[in-house]
Amino acid sequence: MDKLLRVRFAPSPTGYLHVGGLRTALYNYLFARKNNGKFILRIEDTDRNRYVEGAVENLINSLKWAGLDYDEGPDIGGVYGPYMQSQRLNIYKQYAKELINIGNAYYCFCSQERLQKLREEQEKQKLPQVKYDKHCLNLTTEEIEKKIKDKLPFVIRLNVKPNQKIIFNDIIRGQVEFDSNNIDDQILIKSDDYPTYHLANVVDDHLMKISHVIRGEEWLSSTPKHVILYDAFGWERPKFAHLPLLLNPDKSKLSKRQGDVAVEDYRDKGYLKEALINFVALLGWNAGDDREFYYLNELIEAFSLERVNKSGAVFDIVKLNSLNAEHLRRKSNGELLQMLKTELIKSEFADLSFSDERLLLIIEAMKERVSFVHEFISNCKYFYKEPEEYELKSIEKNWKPETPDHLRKFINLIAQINNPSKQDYENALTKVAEELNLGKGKLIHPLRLAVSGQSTGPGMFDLLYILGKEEVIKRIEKAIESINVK
RNA sequence: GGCGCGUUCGUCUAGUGGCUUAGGACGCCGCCCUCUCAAGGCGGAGAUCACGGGUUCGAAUCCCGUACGCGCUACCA
Repeated sequence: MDKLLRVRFAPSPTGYLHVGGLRTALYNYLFARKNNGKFILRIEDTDRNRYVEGAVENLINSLKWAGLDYDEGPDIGGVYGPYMQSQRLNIYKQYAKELINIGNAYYCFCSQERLQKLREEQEKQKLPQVKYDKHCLNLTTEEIEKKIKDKLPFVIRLNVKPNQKIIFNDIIRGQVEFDSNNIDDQILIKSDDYPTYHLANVVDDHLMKISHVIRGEEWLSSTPKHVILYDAFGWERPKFAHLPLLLNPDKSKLSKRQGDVAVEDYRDKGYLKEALINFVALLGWNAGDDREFYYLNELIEAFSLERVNKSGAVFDIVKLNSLNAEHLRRKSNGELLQMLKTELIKSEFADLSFSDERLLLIIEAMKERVSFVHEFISNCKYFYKEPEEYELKSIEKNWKPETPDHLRKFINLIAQINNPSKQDYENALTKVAEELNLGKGKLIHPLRLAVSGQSTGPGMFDLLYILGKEEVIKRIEKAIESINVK
């Protein structure tokens, strides 16, 4: 009899979805889908100082863009809602009071100043750890009632019992052990009545029947606090899985300073969601074989928490790029066409119109030469407008005094053909080459330069065919004129 | 400082005591293909498995220690 497996992604709305968050969400999602469980989105907005307008919408959009659909969440509801912690304040208060009644929490009226001083003193004494001195634990009921009546600000603290071993099992790290003497009497309810992460998280995970807590490694050190809470309430502890961190190239925790960190940044730069998902999935997990190319549904099939690594992984943009190129190459031309069209609207060629037929030819010609959809434009502008300048190096190397004559011969031949095919272009060029007793390459290079302004690109005859006879002739003539002038 | 977690090619990783002269991928280099650039194919360089001790006939794999890195140490999450 399996209990229903339920996991959650619980970000705090700080503005955008971090790629590390994306991976956490992904692993939760994969684990749920693989095991017929439920995947829940819960917003942990308990810090009023960090509230950012529109952050929740943004988070949801990024998740949706990535294709990680959830079964319950703030925008779609669910039986365990609400899914915004700021809407559950009374629940936390109620549970905090219960904790006080059973002796596992207490009111604390200490001022920020006293706490500050306490900390400084402990540091000066070089005490091994800095923590609250349980000063307010000694307050009598009468004293507490009076202070509350006098409207003194207070917090509610967890009462950590000394000399206890707190042991829990982590799916990824195995058994982890803490000494309760090293654990501070964590604040559970702040003086503004909002709960801290620790209380809200545990209460909600229990109430929402979360079976597995899959989250970043930064939470490992606070897990004993959570375990104390579960035990104090008499609740069954969920299974824990702490994921390795995503790192900057210098191995520090992935941060904004050293590159893009928001999912939307990658989306805006033209990364395919398939590639980002694929890449991020492999940062800390693999199936145990050599496979590296996956679509989301294949990831679901292959995923298991047991195969998640323990150590942090550097986010290597170069590998992401290559994965992006590969995902791009495997897309159908039809899909690519739609993407190219929306890209075109954003480009300098927005005012021009191109037939699907022509765009499809460009896609076919460039597909194996690009890593991003926008490169169907930026890497080959010559498909959209005639070249304005010609690569200098190629001129020096390929443009000889006799080149104009050679190219004119070519023009003369193709001018006579109606709607020349690729083969027609090739035949014409072969003929000119034979007449001149030259290798084809000797003609192709200057031809490419004349027609595209560049020295690299798709196959010569594909290029000519896509441009069309009139355009080809026009461009050759222009090239002859402008290059000779120099 | 304390506590916790980690440590295999530059990077992501395979490897769970003998199959390993440590495999793959990205990147890099070379060759092939070829009108160029890609893509593709083939090959190469690149890891004394952080270090030092054990255990064992045998260790990247198990144990201990050290070093280093990272995380946490808030009325932030």
